[in-house]
Amino acid sequence: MDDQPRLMHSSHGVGMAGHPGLAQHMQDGTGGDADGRKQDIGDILQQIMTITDQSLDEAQARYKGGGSAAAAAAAAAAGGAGADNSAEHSDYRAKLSQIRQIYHTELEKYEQACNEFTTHVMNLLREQSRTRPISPKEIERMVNIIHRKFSSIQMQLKQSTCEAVMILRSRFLDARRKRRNFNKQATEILNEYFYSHLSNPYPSEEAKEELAKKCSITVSQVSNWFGNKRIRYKKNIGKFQEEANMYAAKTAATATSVSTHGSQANSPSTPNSAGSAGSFNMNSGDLFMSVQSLNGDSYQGAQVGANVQSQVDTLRHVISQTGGYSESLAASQIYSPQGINANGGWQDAPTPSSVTSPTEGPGSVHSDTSN
DNA sequence: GGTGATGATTTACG
DNA sequence: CGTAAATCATCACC
Repeated sequence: MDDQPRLMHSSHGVGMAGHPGLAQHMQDGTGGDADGRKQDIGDILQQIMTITDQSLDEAQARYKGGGSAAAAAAAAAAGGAGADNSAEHSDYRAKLSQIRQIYHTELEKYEQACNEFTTHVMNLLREQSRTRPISPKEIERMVNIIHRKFSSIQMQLKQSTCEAVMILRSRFLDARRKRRNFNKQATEILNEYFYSHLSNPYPSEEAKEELAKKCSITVSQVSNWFGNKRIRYKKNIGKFQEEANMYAAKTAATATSVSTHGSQANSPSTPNSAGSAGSFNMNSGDLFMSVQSLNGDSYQGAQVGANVQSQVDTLRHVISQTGGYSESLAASQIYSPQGINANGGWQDAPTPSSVTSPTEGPGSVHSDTSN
């Protein structure tokens, strides 16, 4: 019930207070303007603001699924990977160019109006010069005044446009305001990395960049993701078991498929997750828990542990058989929760970047068989 | 509309 | 500076 520090999203109207007495500016020189519509810079502002406002709603509506056809089309046009990112981007750019167009149109109009008005005044002066002597200096002065008025108006317009653009930008850039989930593929990649580095889920800067590139997200988003993931995983390991198993199995499957070595019939070779993970899970769902227990917690079922150990060993075996592939999959170790110590908190890595390594030979897998 | 999942931000620590 | 932890704000699903 305390007051909370509330500061961030408060601002909506960044400045924009705007257009003070423009109408006056316009009028005081003219009296009877030829154009009739030009004194409404406020109108334009309104228009611009409307656009920026719309952009928010549209952006939201866009992802509600309703009119996703357009979004999908845009995404498709943008091409596969960075699809949603660039869809958003194109939307942003559309708004931007819309604003710019309005600005240019209006600017042009004002210029034209300025010219027209100037000639108009000149004509008037010329007429008056019949009845009254009018010095050229006076004419010049008049013209100057007019030009100054118009240019100040144009400045105003410019400023308003700038503000509008800034608002637009801040809205589109404030990711928290319109957070969107990463796409399936990105999540998959991240999870894969996370679970295959579960003993030390701290990607180096390079790894982050790589992941970011693969997932079409930024490095800081990768950092955020890992931060969230670590904390949430640690907080409730049980909840993530299924997922962990799944990705472990998937990694294993990938490994086996890479090996093209079909001799072992008993490994969960169905590549595509669900089925294999399901059956595997059923057999060892809480068995993994036991393995976990072995490492840190109250350990309750030795035989079960042994049982699962054999399973794991099989997997490890299969994997280590395929030990040649070093590329992007790197050292894909099987799901091994032992990095986490009882207090919570991963045993940190000595140096964040030099960690790449449990490339132990097929024999020396860190088997925790404490017996 | 309620609710859990999830990405982002803030705060605090070493 | 990079993280952990708490928290916020939005999404996605019912």
